[in-house]
Amino acid sequence: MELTERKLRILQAIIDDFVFSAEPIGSRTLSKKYDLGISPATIRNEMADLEEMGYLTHPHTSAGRVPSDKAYRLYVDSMMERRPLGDEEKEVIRTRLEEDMTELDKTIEKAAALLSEITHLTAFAITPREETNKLKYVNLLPVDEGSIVLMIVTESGKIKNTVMRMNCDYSEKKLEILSKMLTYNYRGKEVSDLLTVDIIKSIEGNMEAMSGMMENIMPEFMKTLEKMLDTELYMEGLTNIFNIPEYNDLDRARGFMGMLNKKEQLTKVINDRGDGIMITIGSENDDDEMKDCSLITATYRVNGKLVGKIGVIGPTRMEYEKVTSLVEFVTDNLSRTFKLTD
Amino acid sequence: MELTERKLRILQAIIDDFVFSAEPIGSRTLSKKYDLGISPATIRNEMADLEEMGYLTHPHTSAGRVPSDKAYRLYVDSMMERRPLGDEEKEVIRTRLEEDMTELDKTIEKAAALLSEITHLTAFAITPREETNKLKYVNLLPVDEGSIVLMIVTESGKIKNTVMRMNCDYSEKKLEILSKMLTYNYRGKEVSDLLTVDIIKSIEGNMEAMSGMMENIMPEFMKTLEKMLDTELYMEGLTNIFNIPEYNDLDRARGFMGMLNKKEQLTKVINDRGDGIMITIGSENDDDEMKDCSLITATYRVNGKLVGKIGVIGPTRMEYEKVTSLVEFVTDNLSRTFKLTD
DNA sequence: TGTTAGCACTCACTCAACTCGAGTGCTAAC
DNA sequence: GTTAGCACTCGAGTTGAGTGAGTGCTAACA
Repeated sequence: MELTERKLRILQAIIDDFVFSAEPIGSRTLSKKYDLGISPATIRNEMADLEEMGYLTHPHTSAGRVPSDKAYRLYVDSMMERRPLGDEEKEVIRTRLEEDMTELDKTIEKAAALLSEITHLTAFAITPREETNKLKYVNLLPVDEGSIVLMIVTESGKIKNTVMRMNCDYSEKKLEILSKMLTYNYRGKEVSDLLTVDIIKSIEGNMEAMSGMMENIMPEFMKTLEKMLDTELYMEGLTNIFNIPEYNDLDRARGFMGMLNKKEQLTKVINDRGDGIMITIGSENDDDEMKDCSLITATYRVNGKLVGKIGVIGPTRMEYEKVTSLVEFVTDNLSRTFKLTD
Repeated sequence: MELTERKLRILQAIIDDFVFSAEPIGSRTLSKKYDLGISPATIRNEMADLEEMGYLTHPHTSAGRVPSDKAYRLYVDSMMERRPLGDEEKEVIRTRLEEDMTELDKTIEKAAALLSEITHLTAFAITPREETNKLKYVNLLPVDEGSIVLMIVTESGKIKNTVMRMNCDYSEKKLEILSKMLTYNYRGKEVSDLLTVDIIKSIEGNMEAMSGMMENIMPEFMKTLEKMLDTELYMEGLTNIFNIPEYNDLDRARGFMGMLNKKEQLTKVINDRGDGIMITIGSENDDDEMKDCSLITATYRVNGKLVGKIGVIGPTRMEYEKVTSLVEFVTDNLSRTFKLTD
């Protein structure tokens, strides 16, 4: 059977209506509400065809029709047009994002908050894993008798630090020398490379005098390097689901929350997604718990290379057009912002 | 009317039962389940008295009785005994808390997670506001042309930093000198004091040569000092409420989540509470949205002086005895942990 | 005088029967 | 090919009887 122009018009009307109302819609109501120029009976015939083709389903015999995941996929792929956002909306987003951009993480968190606020869905963002970040400084500072601060700074300006205990002798001067030596040795090396090198060996030669301290410091140094690669998952608007009819059922709400609470798992799912705007609809998701959700993600860039993800999760019944445009706009803005500042 | 020994026994039985089952209990069931040695009729009379005295309420005429907030208050104040935790439970808590205590914040977050896990309620923790923290280092490091890192370290080893843009001339050497000067000037001063001083004035005299840079740096310096006083609110086990019969109603669940989502407000409520173990029951809470919750908080110490809060929030029907002992034990452990390491 | 048995009464809950209405599919006429 | 008509379906909402766990009151008992 072929998807005629008329079938498409009907399908579009059903999707529009369902996205708005969350209620199955019947032929009569459809013909009254939308100016399709054909009678309910004809619509019924077409609906039956569309159902046969897999674009519609039926919760039960005497209920109206509901678009299937396949229908949404068709809609997303070939029916919707990426309408640009309104100027006002754009302006709001731009100003909100640029309010205070000193901290990368905070800006990303804010972007997620913004997404959830505008879409009334749940939004998330993952900070980039800065694999190719190059080390710039290693700094050791005494705090009190018994503990010192170890700090690592990368070329991109990211900083990680730990307070660590020292059970050997040290002085501010010694620590300063050691800092300089470590910095001299590792500056310009990529963090992820450093993690694979037998670092103690590689350095032992030129600093035998310090080797007692080194043994103390190196484990923490490695740990801190690892932290450098940590990503952060921000999640905003979790409680929005209470306002979505799909989750008016406690069990489903619980399920949704439960899924989003498994942070590691979720991070993996999101990170495994392709670059650019990615839309997965309901059953297209690998994860069983997401089979009735849709996920829209996009990739933002920092300095044109490091990548993080940001996106939105909600019921399959979602304003794909609006949400997609929005996610895209926010991502572009983020990428632009991070190009200028870092 | 007087609270006789028998009335107390009956009240205790009602509380025990209700805490366990969340269902109102009637005289007959009570006499069958608990060995009180009196008939349902007598219990009924006593219940009527207890209700008159305000310790019990009635959801409707033909339902059983339910303890009132006043009853819980009585129970907490004079009926419950602080039973120490089991050795095994203690052991679990100790090991879990001591697993990795390099970072104060992480340990505190873990403590909250532990509380929520054991109580099956929602737990939270606030990191201490380190008012009297004394500044130890100011450090300025160049990152690339156009931006530098500003870092402040306190005596307690806490570190805050920002990447900032510099639109004036600078070199690594100059920054090093400036760092040393700032450190020399402010070392040992309390962070909160520094925030009130007109810092630019106070320093201008001795570093006129650097004044161009200073103007650039000072606003960020102040901002970073302020960040030093930020506290963090951790919240764990939010989804536990789905398993509590009291919140089997979507509206109430939404209300609960909504309340806990207002982080600033919640932080204030918690911080305003007294020191030591504090229990507020239902209507005793000032906040309207908490009128049907109970809150148990305790204060932990870092180095014996800085204070943070940790606690649990749940329905008024709560195992006060168990939860209180637990919160107390966890707090004591935290305080002990932080005394040794920092 | 405190305790208990008995009894009438209350009221949320459950469940089946019923109605209502928005929907369908099919058929026959246009 | 389109439409009107009609019988049919089925979930949602309503009603009403029955059930049972509860109450308060009264009168008898130890």
